[in-house]
Amino acid sequence: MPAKGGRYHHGDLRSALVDAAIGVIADRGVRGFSLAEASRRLGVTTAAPYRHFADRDELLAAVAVRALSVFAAMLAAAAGTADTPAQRLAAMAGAYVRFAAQQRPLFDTIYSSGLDKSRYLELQRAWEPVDALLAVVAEVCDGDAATAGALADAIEATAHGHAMLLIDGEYGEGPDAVNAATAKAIASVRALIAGRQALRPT
Amino acid sequence: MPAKGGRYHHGDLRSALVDAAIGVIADRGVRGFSLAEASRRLGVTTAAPYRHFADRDELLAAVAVRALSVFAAMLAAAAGTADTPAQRLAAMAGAYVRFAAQQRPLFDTIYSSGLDKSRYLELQRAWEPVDALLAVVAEVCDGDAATAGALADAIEATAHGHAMLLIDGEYGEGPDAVNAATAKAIASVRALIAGRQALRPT
DNA sequence: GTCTATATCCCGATAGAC
DNA sequence: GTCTATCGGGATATAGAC
Repeated sequence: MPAKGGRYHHGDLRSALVDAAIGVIADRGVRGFSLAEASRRLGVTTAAPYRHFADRDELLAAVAVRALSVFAAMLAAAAGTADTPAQRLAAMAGAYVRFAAQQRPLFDTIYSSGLDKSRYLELQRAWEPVDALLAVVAEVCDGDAATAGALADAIEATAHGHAMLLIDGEYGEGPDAVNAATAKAIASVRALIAGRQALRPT
Repeated sequence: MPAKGGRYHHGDLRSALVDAAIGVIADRGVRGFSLAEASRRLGVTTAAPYRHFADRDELLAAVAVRALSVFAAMLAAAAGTADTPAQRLAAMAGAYVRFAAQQRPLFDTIYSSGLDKSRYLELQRAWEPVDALLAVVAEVCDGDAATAGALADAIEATAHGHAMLLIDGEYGEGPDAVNAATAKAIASVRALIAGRQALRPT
């Protein structure tokens, strides 16, 4: 919350920096993110962040952690609207694509920030809910653990691919493109489930 | 080809810069690429590249164009080893994953450089052989053009996703991980083809 | 916990000589 | 077609005052 002069002062700077960073990424892309610009937007000096983050990448990692929690919540919500495991998997793939479109700065931070994941334990842990959601549902859907793992990977892969094709503009622009990509991702998941015998390890 | 002093002089600087850029990207990632560093590695000044490229991004786009031609050649070669359309699609997906692993700087330049594709016509044209390969084979495999389009997208998506999971380290490291990811991508394609009735537009 | 000030470094890009 | 020289800008990070 800003204080006098419209500038930030003496609040939860750590959290405010994460918000500001998301704004910077929204405007300039992950590539154009800088700790200096995020500070500027809050009206604090570039020295202030170093009380809360060891370096630039640590702030970026904090953004990724928040992004993953939003992502996991969106996937879980989508899964909650469906009745069968197969429908849950399809709904999650659809939510995956919509997340990419509607929360693009968050999506880009997760997948295109170039962060060294092994350096940030909290970042690894933030992935767990996402992976767990897919894996558990896939297992319920298939029964066999080995095939379920392959099914979960295949679904994650196809959802990610459709999301990427969408933000790359290969489906066009605007809400129609988002709906088309979402439908394609859902259809692909149905096809993968229908043909999942082929996933069985040989 | 280098001249006296081991330094580059008076050859095909344009082409040499593309090579040098690939080396920089291999060492520092797309994110760490700079025109200055590429020049330094060739022993030319930072002013020299501007005779051949309008700006930094134009060199990066030239790298992407070369990367796409290597990529297309690899996919075409893989397709050539198979007898049926379905086998061709599976082989291409496998080649897609191996390309990501074996030519990572090229793969990253294609997919993670953050270039504005609409600004570079040659870059758009460089995509055509890749898209055409997938689309034509998918159509032969399926007959129906609309479903074939969805099938081509789904296959591209799943190949891309498995490639990404691989380079992200989720399948582990080393040749075993590459082989595992390749096998999973191939199996996914078989599953998509088997269940492709679900892709039919509703 | 934030500010002022500063050190250091690297980058993109241009002007003009050769 | 490349070099020398340079401008201008922005980034990370630290030291020390308040």
